[in-house]
Amino acid sequence: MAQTRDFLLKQLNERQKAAVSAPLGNALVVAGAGTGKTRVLVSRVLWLMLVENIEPRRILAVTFTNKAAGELKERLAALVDARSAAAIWSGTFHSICLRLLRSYANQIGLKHDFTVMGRDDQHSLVKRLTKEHGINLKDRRLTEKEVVEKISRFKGKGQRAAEICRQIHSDQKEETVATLYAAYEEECVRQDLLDYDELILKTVEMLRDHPELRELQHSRFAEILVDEFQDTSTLQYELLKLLRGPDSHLFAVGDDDQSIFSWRGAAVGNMQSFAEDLPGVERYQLSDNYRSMQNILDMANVLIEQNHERIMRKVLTTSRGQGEKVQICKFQNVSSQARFVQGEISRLCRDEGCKPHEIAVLYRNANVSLECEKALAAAGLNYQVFGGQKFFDRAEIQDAIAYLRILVNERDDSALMRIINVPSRKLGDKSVETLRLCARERSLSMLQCLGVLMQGAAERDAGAEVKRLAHKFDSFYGVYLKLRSLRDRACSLTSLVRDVLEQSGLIEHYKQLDDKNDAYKTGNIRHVNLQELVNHAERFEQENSELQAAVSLSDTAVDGAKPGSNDMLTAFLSGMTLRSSLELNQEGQVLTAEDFVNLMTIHSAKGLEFKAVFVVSFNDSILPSMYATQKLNFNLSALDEERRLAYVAITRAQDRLYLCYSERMPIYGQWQDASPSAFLREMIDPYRRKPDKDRPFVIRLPDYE
DNA sequence: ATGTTCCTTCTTTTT
DNA sequence: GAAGGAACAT
Repeated sequence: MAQTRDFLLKQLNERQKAAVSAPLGNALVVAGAGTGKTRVLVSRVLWLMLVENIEPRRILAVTFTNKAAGELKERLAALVDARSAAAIWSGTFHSICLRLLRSYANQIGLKHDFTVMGRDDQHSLVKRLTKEHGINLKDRRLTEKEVVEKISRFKGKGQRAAEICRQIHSDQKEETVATLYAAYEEECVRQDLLDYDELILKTVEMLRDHPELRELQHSRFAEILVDEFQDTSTLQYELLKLLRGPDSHLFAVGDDDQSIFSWRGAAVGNMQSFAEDLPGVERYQLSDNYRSMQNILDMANVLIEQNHERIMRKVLTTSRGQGEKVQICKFQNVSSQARFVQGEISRLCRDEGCKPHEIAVLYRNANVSLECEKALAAAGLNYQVFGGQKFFDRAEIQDAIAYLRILVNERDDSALMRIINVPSRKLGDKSVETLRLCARERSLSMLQCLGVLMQGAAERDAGAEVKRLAHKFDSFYGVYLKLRSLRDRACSLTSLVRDVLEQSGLIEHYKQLDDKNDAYKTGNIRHVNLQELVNHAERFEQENSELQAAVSLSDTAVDGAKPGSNDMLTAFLSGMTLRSSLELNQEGQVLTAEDFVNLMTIHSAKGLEFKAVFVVSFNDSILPSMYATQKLNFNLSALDEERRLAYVAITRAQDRLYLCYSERMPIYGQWQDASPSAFLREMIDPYRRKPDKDRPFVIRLPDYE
């Protein structure tokens, strides 16, 4: 025991040791960027298992992405046996809630084959409801997106539509949102659809209202660890408190300076509440940085110092040395910026022994990546893009998913409406609307109603009206029946997905579109993307059969879930909706170990590190965003968050950091003058009077222009 | 029902 | 400068 103990602590510094070997109890670890947060987390899990003798299946680790959960397990598997590593409950809030909800669905009046809906579905649902209620959003100065966001905010605070409706006071805008929220909620229940926030909210309500289920979790989870605690929402925090029993503990790791998701409901205040809400919270703070050279940290420290709402001030230091100076580079336009980035990357790889995958180009908005992509492609450098539009968000993939969804959940009207006329079956809004109303009258789903209709039309005494309507849907219903029998006969997920794509006519449909739009030139060939989906299914199936074997051995206590072939499809569908943008690049391929330069948004670079980092388009109205600058009069917190975002970008760099901005950029398709980010000035100003050699940066005018 | 053309309106960031 | 909507033609 003393040996394992020493082994675990050997490679840690004093502060890390203290956190890892903390006595069982509630703990808050404030860990600055690059201070070995992941190492502490992994070591703590090992500590719990090996020193405190806690069964792996009684440990719950909540991570920010599924990828992080995977890495955690991977690192553990290398140090303990694979079975133990697999037994640990780890995943995002969403995936953990999904797992709990599927287990207890029938006990809380939820169909066990409910569908998880993504952003796309939320939008089209709101759009449809708006029309149905005869609401003109423009009149009320609202957008669809705003409505979706507001609903999400309400749910993120645990507020149901009924509560919101009660609260409104004659504000037209609020009233509209409340009406739509109520309709949205109703429709989701009808169709057994759960959006992202609903996964959390339902779980919270479940644990709150069902003491027996809550106590079951209390006895199951002895230790709960949370990564990126600063980015938890009030509701997620609520969930953690419900999951924690009187004898179990919460070990939260976070950094208030890296909170960059408040727009999606994250409440940094949770870090402060933590010590007040839970008994006997011990605090640990890490500020010894192992990632970056001191020059990089100096820039980061100076920048974050400007924030108004810091909770736990820390100054990052390293013993790695000063390192290269940070380069601040000015360009005439975005294409010369891109050419510089490309040229410098080539140079780093050629002369400095850098590997492409150790280099990242980071930006505030996904659309900025385009110029860089072009330049890298022209130079023949391999790169992969993360963030921005995800593979699974593409129209063709969503169509495919919709076909699969109606096979899992026949009440899923949203999915049905998406594909009932794709490929074209001569069904327009009118026929579909007739069907929808007909279904509503009989309180059936559209698909169920269609079944009844077809049966009715086949009878001898069927009316002409019924026959005519049924005839319109003949073609679709035939396809549906065929797909359904495929589902029942399918021997594997992969073959089912392949057959559904083929038999639905989707592949053929997109092949024709690709031909027509000369898609082969742009490289975005949609029927090929559909093929890629089949590959996904195959990988998913492989991974899951391994996983199932491992879990069924070690996690016998999980609550009577009966795996079947349909469950595989259900899991595949939810998995795709909950997949993080980091796990797949934009082509839908899994992260490769091959040598690709990484292009990503700063948000998706969270938690990662690279030898060399280029922050591009570090301009005013980009970073900080125009949105945040405009809000400046009302609150400084929007600007603070932008500053944290810049801070996160800077602290990704280990050895080299380039901060690039352009003097002209295209806005609304027109070239306009652009100024450097105010944050650049904030970092430069404190060094105004210092001689060059004492500055952590150089201002450079690359000779590319 | 579907395809065309011309119009407006936007732009964060993601599980 | 793209994407989605309205208006019109087929």
